[in-house]
Amino acid sequence: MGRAPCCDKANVKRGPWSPEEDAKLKEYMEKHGTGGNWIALPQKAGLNRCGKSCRLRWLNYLRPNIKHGEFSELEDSIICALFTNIGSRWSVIAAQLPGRTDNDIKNYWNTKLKKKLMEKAITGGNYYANPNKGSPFIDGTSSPPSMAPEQQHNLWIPTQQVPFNSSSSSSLPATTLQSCNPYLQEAASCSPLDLYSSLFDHKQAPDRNLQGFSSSPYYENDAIIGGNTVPLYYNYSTVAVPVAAEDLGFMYNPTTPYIIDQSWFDQ
DNA sequence: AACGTTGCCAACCGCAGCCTG
DNA sequence: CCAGGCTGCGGTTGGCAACGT
Repeated sequence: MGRAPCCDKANVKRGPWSPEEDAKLKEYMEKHGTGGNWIALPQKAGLNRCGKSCRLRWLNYLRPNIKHGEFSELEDSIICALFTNIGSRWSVIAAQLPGRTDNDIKNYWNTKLKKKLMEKAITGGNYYANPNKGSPFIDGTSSPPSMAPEQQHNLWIPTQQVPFNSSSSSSLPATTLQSCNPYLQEAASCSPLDLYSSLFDHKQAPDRNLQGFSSSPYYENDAIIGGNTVPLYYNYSTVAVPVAAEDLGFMYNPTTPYIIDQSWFDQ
């Protein structure tokens, strides 16, 4: 026997909400709130709707301070950074963007942002480190800058080196993510392989020559790219950046967190 | 103008986890 | 401890609008 349905689907209205229904729900919510029970709410509010439908309508459209319309560059960056870290946990991502709903962000990611990043990664090649494009470092040199921790705080989103773990089932420790990302306030984990395949599907970017992830314990935080084992980076100001081995050699130092200026990626 | 395709987004569905009796 | 109910979440879908042929 399966789960009992939350409502009688045959006898409740479905599909788009009318202005009258919106007004009823809004008025009821403003006066009474959910009363802790979404299932009972439609009847009390005089709506012929499923409780889940009411909840969705309220959360995604009617509740106060919902922000609709274009996403800003900063919002783009935050979404990318968080998606990179925690994957498709839209509710967690939405919690970091006041006024945005998880549904909105999910739609935005699936229809626009993912495409935008893909285009940059594949056609522009601007999202991976390449010394020929100039310095990736904020001081304009070709080597990692030495930067005091207090200086690092001046950057709007810090870029830091965080180890990948090669196992798709494993997670990064929440403390690591929290300490690296000021926008992440709750415990989170991610699957690097999920992240990697979703953002940079190497079938669509064969020129990156990604061959897989190392299984060696010593190199468990690394990826095998172009036949070389190289470390992978999280970049909190844009996206995870798989870099070609030859590009990476000059910037890899396993003990130094690197700060990369956002503008470099936009060249 | 008609038709097909693509993009977008609101809404739905089913599952997992939490809560409560 | 367990079963059932409810909520929240993420994936998916349906329908409309815009665009292309």
